[in-house]
Amino acid sequence: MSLLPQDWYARDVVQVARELLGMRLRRGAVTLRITEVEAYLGPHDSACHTAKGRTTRNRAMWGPPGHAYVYVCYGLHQMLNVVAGVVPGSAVLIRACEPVAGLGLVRRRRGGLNGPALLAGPGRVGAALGLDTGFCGHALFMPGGLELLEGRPPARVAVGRRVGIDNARPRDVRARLRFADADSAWVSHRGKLRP
DNA sequence: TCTACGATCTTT
DNA sequence: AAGATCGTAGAT
Repeated sequence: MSLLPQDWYARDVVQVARELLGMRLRRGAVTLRITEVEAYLGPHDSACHTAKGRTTRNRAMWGPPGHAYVYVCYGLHQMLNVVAGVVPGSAVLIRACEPVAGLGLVRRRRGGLNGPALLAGPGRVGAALGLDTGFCGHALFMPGGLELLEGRPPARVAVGRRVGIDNARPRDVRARLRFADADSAWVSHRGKLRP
């Protein structure tokens, strides 16, 4: 119910990133509310995977908006991005969520842990949803599989630099392109965020 | 083939 | 502060 339509994603990627806060991700019994995101602006953004051109890995990122881009980081973490924006090759990284439904299954996937350690951090989001690169190119606006649904936006949004991109150009490192629900505990690196 | 590295997480 | 852990990408 209340799937976001594909054209919702085909707007300024920073705007889409901010509005993804509060929206819901559902796969099977697990539903999560998005609490933290980062915008990646496309080929001109040196922190963005498409800055180095087209590769087999980033193929989905060049495709139409509203699809998932999933890649493996450090050999083990499945990172979920939402392809979005008007510039080809831009996307939004989902960095953290809070649980809405299926918390028991998420805890089982994560070895019985509890609290923000379950869902604060992009690798943890991928693990909670049981994602892998097979979801690359998956349509998030269609029923079935992984779905992106409407939700309640946060009352206050905190802003900061993107995490883990220190080898990008200084101006891209400094850009304030990380957004989070300022009132949620389910957020990574909270200390580096400002209202 | 071979090598180096990575939008991270866990443990020390 | 450092180790885990392996798919990708670029070089050969």
